[in-house]
Amino acid sequence: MSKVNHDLQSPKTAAEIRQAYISWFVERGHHHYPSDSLRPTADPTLLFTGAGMNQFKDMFLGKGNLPWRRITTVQKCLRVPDLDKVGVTPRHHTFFEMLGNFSFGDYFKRECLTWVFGFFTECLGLSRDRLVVTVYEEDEEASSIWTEELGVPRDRVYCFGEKENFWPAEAPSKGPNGPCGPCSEIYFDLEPDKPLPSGEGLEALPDRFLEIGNCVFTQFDRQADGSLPPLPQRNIDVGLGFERICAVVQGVPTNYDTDLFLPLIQAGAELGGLKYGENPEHDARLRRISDHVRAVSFCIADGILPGNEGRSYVVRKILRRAARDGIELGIQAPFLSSLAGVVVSTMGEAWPELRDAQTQIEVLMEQEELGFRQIYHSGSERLRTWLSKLPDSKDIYASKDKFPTFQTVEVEDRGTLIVPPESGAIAFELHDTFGFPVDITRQMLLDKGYCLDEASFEELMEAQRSRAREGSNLKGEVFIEGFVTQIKERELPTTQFSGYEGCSGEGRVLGLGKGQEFVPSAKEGDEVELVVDQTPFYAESGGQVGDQGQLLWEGGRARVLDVKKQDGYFLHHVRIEEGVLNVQDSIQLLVDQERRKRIQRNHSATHLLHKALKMYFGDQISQAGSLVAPDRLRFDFTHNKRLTLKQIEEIENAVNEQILADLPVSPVEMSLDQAREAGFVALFGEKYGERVRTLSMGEYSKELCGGTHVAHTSQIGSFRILSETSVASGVRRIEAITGLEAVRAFQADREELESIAQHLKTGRPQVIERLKGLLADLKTLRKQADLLRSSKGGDLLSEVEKALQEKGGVHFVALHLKGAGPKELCDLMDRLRKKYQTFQGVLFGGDDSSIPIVAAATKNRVPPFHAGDNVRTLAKLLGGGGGGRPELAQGMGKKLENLKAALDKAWELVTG
RNA sequence: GGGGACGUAGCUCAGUUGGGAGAGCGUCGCGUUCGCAAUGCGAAGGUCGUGGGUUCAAGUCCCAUCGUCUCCA
Repeated sequence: MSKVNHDLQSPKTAAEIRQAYISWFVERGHHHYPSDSLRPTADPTLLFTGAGMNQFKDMFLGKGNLPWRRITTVQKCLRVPDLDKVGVTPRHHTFFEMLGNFSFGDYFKRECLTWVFGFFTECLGLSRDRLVVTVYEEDEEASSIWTEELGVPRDRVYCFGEKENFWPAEAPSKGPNGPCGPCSEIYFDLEPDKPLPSGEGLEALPDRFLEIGNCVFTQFDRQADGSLPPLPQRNIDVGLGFERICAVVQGVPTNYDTDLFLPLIQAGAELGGLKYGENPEHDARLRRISDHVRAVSFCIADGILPGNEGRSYVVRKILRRAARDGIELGIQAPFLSSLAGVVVSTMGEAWPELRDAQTQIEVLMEQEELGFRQIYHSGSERLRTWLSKLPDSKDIYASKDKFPTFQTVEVEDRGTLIVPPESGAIAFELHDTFGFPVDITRQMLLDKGYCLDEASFEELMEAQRSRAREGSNLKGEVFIEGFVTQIKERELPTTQFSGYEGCSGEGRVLGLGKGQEFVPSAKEGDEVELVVDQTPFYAESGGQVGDQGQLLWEGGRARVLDVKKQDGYFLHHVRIEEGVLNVQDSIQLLVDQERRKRIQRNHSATHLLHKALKMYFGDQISQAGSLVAPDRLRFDFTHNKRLTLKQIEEIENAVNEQILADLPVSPVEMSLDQAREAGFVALFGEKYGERVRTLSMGEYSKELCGGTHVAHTSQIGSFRILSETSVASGVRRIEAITGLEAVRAFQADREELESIAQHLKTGRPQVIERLKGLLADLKTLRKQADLLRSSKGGDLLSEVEKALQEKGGVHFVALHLKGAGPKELCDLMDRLRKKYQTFQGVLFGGDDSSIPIVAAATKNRVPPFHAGDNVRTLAKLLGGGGGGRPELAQGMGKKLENLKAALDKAWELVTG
């Protein structure tokens, strides 16, 4: 590859390029907007942020409320669909950075192309001779900007159809409906000495032409009939692949040879005692490791921790892949966390969240890697033992008739392989239950000359998938959805919330819904959804449950059972108790104040708890969900160990101290930027507009929160943790109570302790000592009982020996030993069998209520004697049951009056 | 959200159609040895996660619950 020309000033390192990009577009009137989290804030249905424009969807649709019309970003992105290609190809990644610049109804094609081209040629100093561009075949405008205004030669401007150069692809003919438009791509020519291809096919030469930029011109609004009327607001969405650009600027063959990856790869190689560039298979693994460590580091920094579900699961998968590459490279001990340190040191400057989370990243990575190594070892062990039980493959080849269940299959490069039956089931079990990757199973089978039964494995996987699908459907409150759609169609104003100020208010009924239907009125006994213009009722959100209360109007009243919020509408779920309620009626809304106060106590306490946990465990713990109800609060947070009792107490103390400190609780509204500046904690996965409500408790706790709170922390009264449990791997849940509830819980404890003391017949302070004594007594008594029994065993033995008879070398006995238990009888039998090498006998024991029966024989007497059968027949005589093995069996009888008959029968059996 | 597996001695685990709680390592004691390493003999240590149920009998079967792991969505 030939070198790129640089002037001395042009940026070279990844950090410089990133900075240069931002400056370039800021100088051209763009606002530098921060990257969205990898966990998409705007769209919870998305797994990860996978493109630069995701966070601006509303802006593109003209609904957004950001005050800028030109924005530039460096967006963190994660894509996981072709995980297999990562490391193998020069440019596939899971995590990557996307340089973006956007125009929302502001500048359009001319400025866009000029600036992007300028960035490449002027700012980065790329030679014009190495760039080619593509345009949509009907986009004359773009085409002429390239050739006439920017001076790109015609043979370097390629025209393609809607499949290649339209966004979304093929939108004009196939849809979807909505905003769309042509796009123009910029490619870098890696082999500039060759003649340019004519006509079609840049994509056909992926090794030569490297896409480094894509400019999307959103200008049409596709209709259902396929027509393309212009959009009122035209947008620009430009995305440049950062890693590729770095590779181009640095003149290296693959993205992995840039300063973004090389330090990681080299660190990995060093740990494995390898040299990068010597063995293609090792190199692929090293590249994959470098990619995956980056991805996982960024995920953890954004609060997406490795786990068992959703996004977390994806992170775990990525991490385990890297861990596995490490194992297969022969790296003996966990090493990923040390690579995470390299990620932080090379990228922490640009991404400070990495530095903040460094310890957490390292700790979690190490933990996960250790876990996977454990799985790897026990899994391969399990598989090896299974394999060792299979008949040898050579034997099967030699005589196929003997193994009719073993099929054979032709595999490329491998010849004929044997497919063991159940290999699919084993592979599935290893994967499903023990998390052992199928690929490894497949490989291990291959190494032994077997082939995995792919069909049956896939069948089992599919069954698992469809089970999961069935389970997860049939949820969600569809009826509310339908109602809300109707409200929106009527273009009703959204609900104003007045509940921060007080618990009562006036309002006008705007809509009533029954099931899916929008209804004009509701009468006594009806349960309906109700929308008003303004309400003091809090709607469930941020974990705080909805308010309950009463509605009053001329000639009627209703009970509010719950309130939910959707798209700005507060949906009061009410039951009409009297009269008729019509749309447009004026009503009085009264929140149940007592209930609200209890909720507020719990909500404020939740904030204190959150802060106390952070103070205690450090900033790496983060909220993973919460519930604030009147009777309790629940707080989920990221932590991977059970809390000790001492820790729980210290956290309780911390919260109670802040309650006693009587901190003022003050909500203030401000812009999101101001709030971030002032150090308010935003929660992952919560949606915030530009204006946010901040809530501070003195200087102690600062959070963004839309909920309702006490005015002073002292109003919480007291705080007490009820339980600490786990909800998922790495997530702990604390349940707690406040106010009088907490006091009541203390009282309940006191009662319980009092009752324990009474049962132990001692005073409360002595309960522990008393209990210890009792347990010790119990232990010694048990031991004495054992001793007694074995010494009594000696006496019993001689008693039995008196009754013992012998005939033809066989010793036999049948006897009733009053008071003996089953355990003693068994012991006796053991001694008898040891002492007399040829023996068979039956012993009865017991008291008045039950008669244990034990029959036994030495092995050499088993046929004809069968202890199990004999016990069964004897137990039946005594109205009980029993059974066991041929040498030893036990049973239980009840009918004491039949004992004589049973003994006779026993003699008969024993001598028989 | 839906599946699967596991929970037995301090640790790692075995426990076969329900029928007398086991192994290895570790601990302690004694011995061989000047001492160490090594090794021989012996011992202690278990509410079989917890709570119900079925049964004459449950570590084993059923239900619930707690904890841990894992897969799918």
